[in-house]
Amino acid sequence: MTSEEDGRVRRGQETREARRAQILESALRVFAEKGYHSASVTDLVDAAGVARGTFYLYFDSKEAIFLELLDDLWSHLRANLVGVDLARGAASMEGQLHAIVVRLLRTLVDNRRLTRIIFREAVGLHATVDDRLKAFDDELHGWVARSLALGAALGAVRAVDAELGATAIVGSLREVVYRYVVRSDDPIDLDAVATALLDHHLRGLLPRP
Amino acid sequence: MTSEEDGRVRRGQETREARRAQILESALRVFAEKGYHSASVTDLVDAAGVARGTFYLYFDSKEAIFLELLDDLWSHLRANLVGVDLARGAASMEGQLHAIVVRLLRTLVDNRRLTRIIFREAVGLHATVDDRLKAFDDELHGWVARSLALGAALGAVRAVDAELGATAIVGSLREVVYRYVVRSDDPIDLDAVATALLDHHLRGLLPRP
Amino acid sequence: MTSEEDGRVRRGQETREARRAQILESALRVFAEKGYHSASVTDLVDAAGVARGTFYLYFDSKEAIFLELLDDLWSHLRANLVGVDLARGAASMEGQLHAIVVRLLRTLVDNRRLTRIIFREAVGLHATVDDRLKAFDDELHGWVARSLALGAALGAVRAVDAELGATAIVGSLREVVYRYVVRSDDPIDLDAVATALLDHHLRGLLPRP
Amino acid sequence: MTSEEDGRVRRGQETREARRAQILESALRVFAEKGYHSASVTDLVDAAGVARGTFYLYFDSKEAIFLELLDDLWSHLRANLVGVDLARGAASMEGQLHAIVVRLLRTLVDNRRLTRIIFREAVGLHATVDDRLKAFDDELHGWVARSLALGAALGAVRAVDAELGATAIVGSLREVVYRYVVRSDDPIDLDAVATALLDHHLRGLLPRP
DNA sequence: CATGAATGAGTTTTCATTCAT
DNA sequence: GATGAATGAAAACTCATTCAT
Repeated sequence: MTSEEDGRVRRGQETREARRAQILESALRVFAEKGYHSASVTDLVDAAGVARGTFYLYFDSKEAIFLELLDDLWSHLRANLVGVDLARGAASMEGQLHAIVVRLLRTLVDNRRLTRIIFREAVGLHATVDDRLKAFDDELHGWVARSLALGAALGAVRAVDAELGATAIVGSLREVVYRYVVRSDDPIDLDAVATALLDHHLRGLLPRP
Repeated sequence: MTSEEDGRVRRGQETREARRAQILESALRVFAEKGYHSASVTDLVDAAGVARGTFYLYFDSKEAIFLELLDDLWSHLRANLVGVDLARGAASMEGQLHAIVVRLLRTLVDNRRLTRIIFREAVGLHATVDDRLKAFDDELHGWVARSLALGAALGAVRAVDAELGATAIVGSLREVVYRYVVRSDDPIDLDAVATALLDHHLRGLLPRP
Repeated sequence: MTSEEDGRVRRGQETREARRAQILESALRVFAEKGYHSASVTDLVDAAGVARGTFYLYFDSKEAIFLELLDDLWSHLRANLVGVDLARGAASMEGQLHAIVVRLLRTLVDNRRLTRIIFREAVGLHATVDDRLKAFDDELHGWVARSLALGAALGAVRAVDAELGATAIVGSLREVVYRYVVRSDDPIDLDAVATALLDHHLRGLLPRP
Repeated sequence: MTSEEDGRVRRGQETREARRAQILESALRVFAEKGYHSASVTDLVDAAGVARGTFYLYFDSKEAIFLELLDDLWSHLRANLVGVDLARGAASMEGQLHAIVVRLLRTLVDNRRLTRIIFREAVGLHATVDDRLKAFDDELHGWVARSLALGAALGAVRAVDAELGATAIVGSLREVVYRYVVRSDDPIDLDAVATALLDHHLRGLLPRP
């Protein structure tokens, strides 16, 4: 009887999860097509093929499901912010940075639709959404700034204004994502882009003597 | 009688222009305070001190007045995109770039409220707005890319991927604006920021041999 | 020009008032027929012959218009709670009480539909509504209790428990209203009812020696 | 096998009855706390610890269970409406009435939660509920009126308008319940209240000569 | 030209009830 | 009998836009 109950409960949870996933998946499609504001709950339930009430069985509100989509991408991205080990020397530093940039970009490419939504819709949307975007921006910015400061202390990079350096790097990353992931559908040579980007920031535009 | 009519017409136009300007001005205030979506037409007419109908006498829609505000900033920014004359030598090139960056930033600082609106609200608002933002982005990007290509041809800069270089530069500019103009209220040392930014992009982070 | 403006404003207010009255009037009809909960805003606007938005131009909410109807009856009833002047002697006291009871009942008869709504719907409806009903109940109760205490001090009535006496009197009044005004459509001989009610409370049921 | 079946049936019926009772009991709690309208079926099934569907296995609707709770109080109250035997003399009449009033009040005090629900929520809820309340009101009213008529015929009470007398008495009883049972949580001295109430109705407020 | 009352399609959300498992 | 996920009609309320005055 216990196992029977467990079975029922498990079966229930399985379908529950499936439904959630189904609604999330179709919501991603709807948001990507119409944008957050233009997408109505009616659009969401129509796309998911469920009744209005069912939607609210799984998500508290239109905002809630949007935040959930955001958080999905979030956790993926976060996992890529790992420290660079400078002990192994400058050459390897570039390699490590290269790997990080490639991973960040790949995550965004793999979640192209979501990335697009965020770039196109999530700005100035709602205090909650905005706060999370800012938080991630600050997290990335802070990580870069600390890395620069550390690198400068170790003599690996020039002693520049770490804040402005981080701003420039984060901004160029964002723009790369915007140009190569959000606005374009073309496949992207992540390796080449990361290499060129690092070269740009590390060696600058001026001809080296 | 002809002159009298002219006078009437002129007077009429002056009032019309004044009203337009007044409504635009107060709309800027309202949008800056509440954001595009949260600002209602009621807010706009209340702030302007005109009747609801009057508003529609001067602007086609809430969206239209927003676009007009955008265009204002537009023309200011465009004026700053002038070619760099490399004939005078590389040393002066950095100076010219410095001047351009300072002018761009100053325009945005001088129109801080509008800049904020654009960064916080204008993205993903409407196809028209998006298109204009894209257009400006492309214009700036294209100008930088062409300048890089030209510079490379002249030997002033390294022969890097001009597209990616432009992306990195435009992105860092955008982020500088976001961090120093949009998110912060502090006064900004434009000269120092422009110098550091150019130094970053021209010489890179690695210690020069 | 000033007079012209005044004229416009006055004309506007006149129609505004007329609209308000029209919506209130039809709302009274709807609430009387369907009850507060069963009456939807759709019912209200349909009955008033205005658009949904128009309703909210004049009233904040469905609750608000209901409270306004309540308050209307309120102020009428309140005006009838005047002190009894015992200085003129006991005989006149009964006459004064008689007049008060007749006036209270007449007000309720004159607003039969509203009275019905209150008796049938207003109990346990909403904290705000409930509070007002309680407040009026307490006001009436307090007035009767004070009058009894005063009468006892002057020797005009027996020294009974003023609280319980007031409870009995208010309750019988309420029931009279319920039986003769709310549940019945028959015309009511206010004078006779008031006389009998006072006789009941003043002299009791037991045969007088 | 027959006895086995009987046993199963009996066991089944016992469980059914127990389930019903359990759901009813918890529904009483829920309705008392939240009121009829604010209490959702979700609240009811949560409180009862059964599934939503199970609720509908035992009761047709949210309204049905409410009506059933009402009926419970009903039968209790009805049992207290017994004729007063005037043959034993007027002195004992007051005693009999006293006993009846005390019993009525005690029943309501013992079912305070249900009484509160009825007073606060049941009015104007639904035609069915209204009808039952009216029916009980009429029953009580009729019994009082007949008693008054009988008493008048026997010379035990003055020959007043029996209808109005009954209205006054029922109303004061109702108000006593409202003030001392519904609105207050204080313990109530039933004996004293009944005595004072009877004294009020029997002897009136005027000083006896 | 100016006004502001009126419009009504549109929004998000709730919840009593059903029915496949 | 028991379950609880699914339903969808219905609710209250908003607001950009229009148009008679």
